[in-house]
Amino acid sequence: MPASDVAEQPEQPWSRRRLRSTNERLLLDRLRALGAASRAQLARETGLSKPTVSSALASLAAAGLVHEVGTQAPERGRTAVLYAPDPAAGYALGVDIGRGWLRVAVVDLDGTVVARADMRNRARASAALTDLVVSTARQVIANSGVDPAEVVHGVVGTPGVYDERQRRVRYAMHLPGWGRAGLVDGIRTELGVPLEVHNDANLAALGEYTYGVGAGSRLFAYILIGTGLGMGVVSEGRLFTGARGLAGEIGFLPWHGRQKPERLEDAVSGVAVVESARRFGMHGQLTAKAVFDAARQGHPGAVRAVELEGERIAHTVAAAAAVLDPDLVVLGGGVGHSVDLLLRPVRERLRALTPLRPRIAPSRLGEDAVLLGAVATALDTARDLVFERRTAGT
Amino acid sequence: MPASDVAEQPEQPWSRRRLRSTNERLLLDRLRALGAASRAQLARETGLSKPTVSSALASLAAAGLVHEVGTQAPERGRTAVLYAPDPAAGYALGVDIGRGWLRVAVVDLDGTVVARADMRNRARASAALTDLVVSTARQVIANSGVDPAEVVHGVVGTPGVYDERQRRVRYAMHLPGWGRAGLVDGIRTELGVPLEVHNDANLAALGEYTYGVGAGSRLFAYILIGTGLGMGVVSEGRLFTGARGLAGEIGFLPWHGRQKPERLEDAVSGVAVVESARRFGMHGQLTAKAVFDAARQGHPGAVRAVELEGERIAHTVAAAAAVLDPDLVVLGGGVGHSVDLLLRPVRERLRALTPLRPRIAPSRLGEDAVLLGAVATALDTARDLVFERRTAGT
DNA sequence: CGGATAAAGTTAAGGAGCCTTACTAGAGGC
DNA sequence: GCCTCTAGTAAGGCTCCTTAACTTTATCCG
Repeated sequence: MPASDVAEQPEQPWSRRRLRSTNERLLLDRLRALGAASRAQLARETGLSKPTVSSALASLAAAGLVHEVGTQAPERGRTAVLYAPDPAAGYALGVDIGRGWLRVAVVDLDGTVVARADMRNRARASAALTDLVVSTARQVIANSGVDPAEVVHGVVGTPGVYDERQRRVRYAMHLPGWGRAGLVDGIRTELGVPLEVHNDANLAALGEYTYGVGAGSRLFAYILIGTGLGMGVVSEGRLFTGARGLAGEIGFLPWHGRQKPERLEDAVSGVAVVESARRFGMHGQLTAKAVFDAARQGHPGAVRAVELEGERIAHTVAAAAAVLDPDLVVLGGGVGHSVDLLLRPVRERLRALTPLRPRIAPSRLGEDAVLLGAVATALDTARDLVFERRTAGT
Repeated sequence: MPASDVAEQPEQPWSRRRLRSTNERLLLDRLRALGAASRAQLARETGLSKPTVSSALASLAAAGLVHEVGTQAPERGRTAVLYAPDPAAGYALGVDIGRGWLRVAVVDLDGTVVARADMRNRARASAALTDLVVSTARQVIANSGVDPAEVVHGVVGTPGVYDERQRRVRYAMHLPGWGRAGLVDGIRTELGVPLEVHNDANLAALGEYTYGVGAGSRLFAYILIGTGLGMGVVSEGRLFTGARGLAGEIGFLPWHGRQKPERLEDAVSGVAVVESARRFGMHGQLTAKAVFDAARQGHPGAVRAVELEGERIAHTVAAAAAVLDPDLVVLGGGVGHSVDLLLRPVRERLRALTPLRPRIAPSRLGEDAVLLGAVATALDTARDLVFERRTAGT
């Protein structure tokens, strides 16, 4: 649910101005994909003529979006002048508001992190949380040395779903006070940066798709298992959000517990691991991590608890597989650290449950998935914005 | 899985020729949406100038894609000449291969059915089935009075999934012999019409989206319950197929039956209704329809069987809702006739299962959903093809 | 070392397609 | 009959792309 929705206008007339703009965009995208290229090379790759490439590139350079970055001698012939996108033409902000940690990063248009901070989130009220977010973000921007006005877009990841009309985050059970209306608007005005808010699992999926193990997947599901249970789906490179942004809320999948129907979230999340470990005879102050560690040592109760967790995850994967047909399912979140233990039971159980067995892999980005997803999303919009203002600015 | 995949080339240079083509396309699409319009009106709506509209429309008319259809006098001022797309510029073929029925229709570019046939499918072998399809399709084309060469595209709906590489339909358990390789190729060459093959539930979803109750939905799921169990998903107007075309194969959803884990398909489809009716005390030669009829008469065993079926459908809907977040779920297929009985138990059960409760509605198209979906899909491609060959033809 | 070759990039000419402006055509109101 | 208003056409100009020829600069090779 983007807070600043870019209205899609699918049917616009193609006047000459639009044509030029489209070709400049084509060249810029190509340059980003290649890193750096000469004008002759761009002409070959895009199918545009050499004069057109020269002139379009000149106007991109005048707008500050590209610049010369050196030369390259071909096998023989005149040395080529290489052009590359200017990473400093704009910056993007990524924020991950998690239950335990707040993470903020500023990236340039190349996607390179120029500043970052990870803070413990001890806020127990909405005011404290927004203050923490605003001050941390300001700090990070200051540390980056970037003019705040050059931070053209930001994306915030959080549990729950941002409701555009009510201007508040819904279903964010694990963040006290975070459901109040107007909080995001407050942060936005305090920072002076356009902000979107997205679900954390969705962003983690995008992060893992862009920078991690999901690259190139046609349909990719990221299952986030931690304090809660969520799933993000990336279809053909784009986030799949459903009708109201609630797609992937697999915590609500039907699940028949021991006594009564309950929510799958309560059966799969970290607490459930601890609970079943207790049931299998473990004692003391337990955390999910402790149970997994004990299982690694061979503690029989812990091993059984992990086994059970694996079966339940398999159930989750099977449901997602039957509905979505992903070619890759990535397990991340708190259990991400323990995927080595879970992979075998998950796969075994899956074999019994369904003939649809997508590839299953552990997260590569771990704790950074949400932040990197936020950054990737913000970057996308930031690139658009910087390109759009190109004409206005000159 | 389209058999003739239109390769997407997202990054093409926008030369002037492409620009003209895009504007002609824009005008044609607008005309289809409006039905008929004058050049001045088109200029106002598209933002193109009047001379441009005149010239583009003239070249569309020369290609036979549009023609004058009359005049309309405005409040005051000169009478306007109205243009409209020529429906006879091409035709599309839709085929629904079902277990009990084979349905074939030919439509013009307006989407009007110009000929149709519904035949009992008694084929028990692949040769008989392909023969039936080919002869029926030929017959329908002949009846339509259309030159077979003008049937530019066709879409076939069938249970299962067409595997492009193996050139055969997979997972089509209920059609004997239909899984053999090369059958579709045979039909294609016999008919001389380019054919795509799609899953029947997917097409039914598209049909219901295009002509039925799903119109305008952002994310729409069609659940087909009959001999088998399937689901089609339409997201933002486009079919959601998953990585390998298996999205919506909810027959494979995990389900814990009375003794052992089984496939949800066996618990929800028509046979399951009969089976539970038997368990609740009904006797004799039963069909799903008979059970529903008995329930309408108040037969207690039948009522309980229907109740149970409703609960299982609710389970299915809940799973789809948690993963996809649809704003509308349509129930169709064999049980479509009996949705009146099922809607209440489904909704009640759903309330207990999950807070995500999409709107649930019965199919409006009934038995025609698959055929109309095939027709709609074929029409889409046919319009593209006719537009593309516009230049080549002249 | 000088010419052949090859690639990068520029210049010049030409053309396609759109827009603006100015016009004609036709229909009603006063 | 004249004014006004809308539909549509004609002419000219502008933008931007392409082709083709040319310049520049590098390597290769005798």
